[in-house]
Amino acid sequence: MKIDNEPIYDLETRLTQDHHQSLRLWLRMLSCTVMIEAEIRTRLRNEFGITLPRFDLMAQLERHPEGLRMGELSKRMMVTGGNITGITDQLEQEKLVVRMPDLKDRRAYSVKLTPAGRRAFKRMAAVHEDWIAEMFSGMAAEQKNQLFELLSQVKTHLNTPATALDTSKEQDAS
Amino acid sequence: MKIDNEPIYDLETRLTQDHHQSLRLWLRMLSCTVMIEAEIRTRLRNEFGITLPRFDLMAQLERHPEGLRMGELSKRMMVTGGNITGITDQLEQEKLVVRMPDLKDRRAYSVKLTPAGRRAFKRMAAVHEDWIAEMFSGMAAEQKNQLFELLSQVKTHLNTPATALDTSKEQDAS
DNA sequence: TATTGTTATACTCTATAACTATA
DNA sequence: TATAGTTATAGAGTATAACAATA
Repeated sequence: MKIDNEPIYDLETRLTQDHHQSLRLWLRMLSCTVMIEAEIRTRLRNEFGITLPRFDLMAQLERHPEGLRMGELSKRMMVTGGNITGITDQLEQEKLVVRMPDLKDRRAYSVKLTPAGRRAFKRMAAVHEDWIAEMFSGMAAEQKNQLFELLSQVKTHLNTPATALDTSKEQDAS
Repeated sequence: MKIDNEPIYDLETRLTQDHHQSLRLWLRMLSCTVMIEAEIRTRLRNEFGITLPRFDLMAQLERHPEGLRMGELSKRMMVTGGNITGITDQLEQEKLVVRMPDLKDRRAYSVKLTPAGRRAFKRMAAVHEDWIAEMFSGMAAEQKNQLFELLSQVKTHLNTPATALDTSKEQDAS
């Protein structure tokens, strides 16, 4: 048992170690996602002429057939309102989504996938799923499960201002 | 023991399940990093007036005091050469990095942090580390370790065209 | 007054392709 | 010929702030 008086030093050391551990973890997480994201972004553009944000917006709507308001999309995608307007404009121009007026609040819209948008999304999503499966094919199923569970904890316990407001926890992982 | 003949069906089922598992994993990974990234991006901009790509470029250079060539930065950051030129231009204008001519190959440069750039990066990195530690403070150290290890495996076993060329495996996790 | 969504603006990132200089 | 890096260009994403319409 330790009797000399270095409790503060020890505490600081542990603190610093924890800081480093978290940073290492984050950098590794980031480099993994950047690698995958870069590949997916390129393929989505080359094969479907679509960008990741647009694909994401459609994915959000696919999970919410009843439609989502602009503000909700903004929160879920973590970008400001003006951007959602822009992305929605483009998708609407391509007839993939529609703005449905909200009957109860005339300031608001409900954005929905059109039938064509839903078809297009399903087609892209299937191919997208194959790409992902191929990329992760080097890992054992058991490890993927573990990783999934740990990431769920990250998502639950993450300390950010955003998580407080964020409602996107309900659904992902289709 | 199963004796009726559904091996193909079973295989397909397992395949589909694996596809779904991988997709679920990827979506969870993505939503975690997007949340953290959005927060970090905002804070870096507000507190230091810097963007994530610029911060990343400086981080690469900090790990390579001998300097990196434009092409290497391009590979490591997974963006095309023209972009590296642009980002480097801006950082050079702010006197944070310099292009040192390569004595052996007069087409090439070695990009390095200036002393001021190194100081600025260290200051930002320290604060950045605190942010990250704070965000991950809800998770136990043991879980962070597990997660780190699993992500290392992702990085190693990832099946993408990029990983073949990618040299960024040597270093991250300062 | 507060909220929903849009508009206007400025900046950055990104990819592509043509280009210069050097190897 | 091939390679290292730049330039030119076009298209998107992003944040901020001012704004209109509605609650």
